[in-house]
Amino acid sequence: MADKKELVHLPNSELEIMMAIWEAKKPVSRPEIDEKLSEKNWQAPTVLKFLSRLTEKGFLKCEKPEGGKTNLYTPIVSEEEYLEFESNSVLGKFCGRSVKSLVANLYENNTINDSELDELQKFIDEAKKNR
Amino acid sequence: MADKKELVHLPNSELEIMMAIWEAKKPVSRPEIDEKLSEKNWQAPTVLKFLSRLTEKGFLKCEKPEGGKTNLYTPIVSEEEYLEFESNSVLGKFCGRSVKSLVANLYENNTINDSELDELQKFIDEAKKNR
DNA sequence: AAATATTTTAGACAAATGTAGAAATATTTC
DNA sequence: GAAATATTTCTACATTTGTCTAAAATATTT
Repeated sequence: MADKKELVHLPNSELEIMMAIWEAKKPVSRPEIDEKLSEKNWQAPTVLKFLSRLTEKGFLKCEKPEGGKTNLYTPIVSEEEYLEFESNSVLGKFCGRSVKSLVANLYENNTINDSELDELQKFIDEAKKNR
Repeated sequence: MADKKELVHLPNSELEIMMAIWEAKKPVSRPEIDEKLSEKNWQAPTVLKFLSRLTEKGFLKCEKPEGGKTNLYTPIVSEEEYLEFESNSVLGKFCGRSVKSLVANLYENNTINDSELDELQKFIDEAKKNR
């Protein structure tokens, strides 16, 4: 793995932006992000501000491709890395205290589906085996 | 269930305070909270400020028992309620996107142990049955 | 009741967050 | 290439969060 980065907890809006970018799985432009998050009704400068803060915090790289018209943003911190970071923070403790309810809630509101439940199942089986 | 409360996302410090209070399972005083969170090295007024903000936000009730010396804080919002609220927010989406990794991380760093894994197991079995 | 210790209130203040108008730039279109 | 359009940068500003010092109020001990 690369250097240990000093990650910081992200505020909600910035996390939403990161999620949109991670989801894309390729460098994305501000207009593309705007689209993905259209329900948010954020003005362009608002989104750009979040993007620049994320860049300052070392979560994103921003570059305009030669001849390209818009800047493209690429994650420097992966979703997995950030998840691990948060797992060790207050958030992690909070989730840990009621994982079962958390998973139940997420299943109820369809944030996760059967296939995710299966993966989880597999992980648990594996963990139990090595117990 | 009681009225639907309009919950709000809590910043980290306030969440930590709430966690300490939920954990207590009984009304607690500021000094008791101080103790539970001693590693934080927060001054008394700092903790009291968080407590008063939580009270304003409707998460806590504060009262001095007749003849008592210190104020006691009682949760108005339960851990379950707040968890459900967050499950439907950005946080929920974030956790949902990689529940398996999340649980794996939490297990690795001992935030959850075998018994929690078992509960989870049980929930999944149940859910699958009704699939 | 004085002296001492503890708890709470009141401010204060810097840093972080959410949000966007206006200005500067770049791109497209006529 | 000037006008129209889109993107980015700058700047500003209100709110929220993290943290405390100083002061006031209470309680406890002598």
